[in-house]
Amino acid sequence: MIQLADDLDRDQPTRDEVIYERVFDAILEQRLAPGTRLSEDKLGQVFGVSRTIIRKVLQRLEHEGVVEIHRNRGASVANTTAEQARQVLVARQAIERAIVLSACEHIQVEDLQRLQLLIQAEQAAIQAQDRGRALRLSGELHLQLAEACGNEFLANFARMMVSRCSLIIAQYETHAHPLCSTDEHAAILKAIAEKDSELAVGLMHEHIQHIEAKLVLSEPSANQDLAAIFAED
Amino acid sequence: MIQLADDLDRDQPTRDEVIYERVFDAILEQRLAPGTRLSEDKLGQVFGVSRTIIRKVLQRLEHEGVVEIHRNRGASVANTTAEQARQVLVARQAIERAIVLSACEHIQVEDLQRLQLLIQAEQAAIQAQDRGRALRLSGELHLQLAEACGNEFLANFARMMVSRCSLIIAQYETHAHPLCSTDEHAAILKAIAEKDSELAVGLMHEHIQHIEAKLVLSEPSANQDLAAIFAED
DNA sequence: TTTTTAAAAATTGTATACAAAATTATAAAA
DNA sequence: TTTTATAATTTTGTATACAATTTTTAAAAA
Repeated sequence: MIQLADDLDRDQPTRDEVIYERVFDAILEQRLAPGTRLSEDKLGQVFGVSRTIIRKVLQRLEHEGVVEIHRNRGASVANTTAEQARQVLVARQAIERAIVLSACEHIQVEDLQRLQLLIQAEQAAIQAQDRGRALRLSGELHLQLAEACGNEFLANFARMMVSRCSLIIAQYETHAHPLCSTDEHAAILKAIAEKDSELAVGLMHEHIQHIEAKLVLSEPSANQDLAAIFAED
Repeated sequence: MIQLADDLDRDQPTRDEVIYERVFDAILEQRLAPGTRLSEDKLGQVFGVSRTIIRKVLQRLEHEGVVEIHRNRGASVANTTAEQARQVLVARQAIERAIVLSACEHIQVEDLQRLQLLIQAEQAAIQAQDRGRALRLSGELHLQLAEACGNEFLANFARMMVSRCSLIIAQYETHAHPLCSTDEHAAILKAIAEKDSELAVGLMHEHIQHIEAKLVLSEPSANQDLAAIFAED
């Protein structure tokens, strides 16, 4: 009997992996808004599995930071505070810097070509005014850049940061802003291709700063003074 | 009725949290060597709980990177390859840099005092030739520095990096080396206290490099040529 | 002996039953 | 009406039973 599996688990995805992806996507695409309760029973019925599998999925999502679990009170889509959002962006700056430095050393030509195609797809989404798709592709670009630099730990951190940032953008970005320009992505990629690490790091830093600048990082109104809000009545 | 719990889960630790800590400690203190199988049934019997709780603990440990789970084949203590070890150290450099920068901005006087006490405890462990305790305290120092800079995401990454590095040191450090000097820790803390971020970052970078220098990052003999090993027979 | 095949045992994967806790609804007292 | 207390409902936490898979063992064939 030939042992195909060997050491890798490269079989078809398991049910919990599929469900994880679907819930993850729903959260990042804002079909599940921050704060939404995620009942084990209901999710189990939706996906036709028992609570056992749902609990596994929710625990993983909690670890990735997109879901909050409170003891005996169940799970809900993470509701990031403004202070947490600032912290996430500091952490993301650190991770993206490391990724750019590593990419300048290790990126392959095929990776660069693949990333170029992603930028084109992002551009197309922007021209089609498809904000959701553009945001998703932007995240995918950062993620694939992380994976291309061949450091599974940096890539893992990048995944956590990108998903968390998507949630934050969903929660704090005012819709008055125009869609992200792909020029910045292209410039970063060009600098990496030319192995100009200093330039690439600087461009990436500015890029993340631009993302931050579009956010309105004040605490949501729930914590504000109710008396002041209803003063006009 | 007064609602004490409010929004925080600051009750006593749950059973799975206690078990998580105990297994985590056992791995970091090398009482469970890399590669050791972690049977759900046996662990459940050891701690007097059902497999349900053990599975939850193992999944969390997998997320933190100290345990590997292979589908239908169960969990074992993570066996880091030399290449992975190099990647971890690159990622850790990035995280520690961000922590030092953040600490220079946000650290409080009380935090500095607490960290000083930890350095003294580490020094005592070194003089007592208690290598395990010294290693543990060194990790704790890095962790508490991360927590003191008030960024929960950086602190979370730091926890993952410190635990993973402990595993790597257990696996790859030759015992010929003298125990870590606490001078480096003290110097870093001094630079942070004086808010000299450039110096602090540089010292931290060197510190991690020194840790790396003590490792023998060649692939373990299992992957080597058996014929060559037994050539003398 | 070595390899192949088949059966047995052990281990993990999942659903479910029941316990524990929290939430909601209802009724009694202020 | 508002508050408090109690009961009913819902939801999560855990153990367990059974299914699916892997590993081990034993036997048969090369």
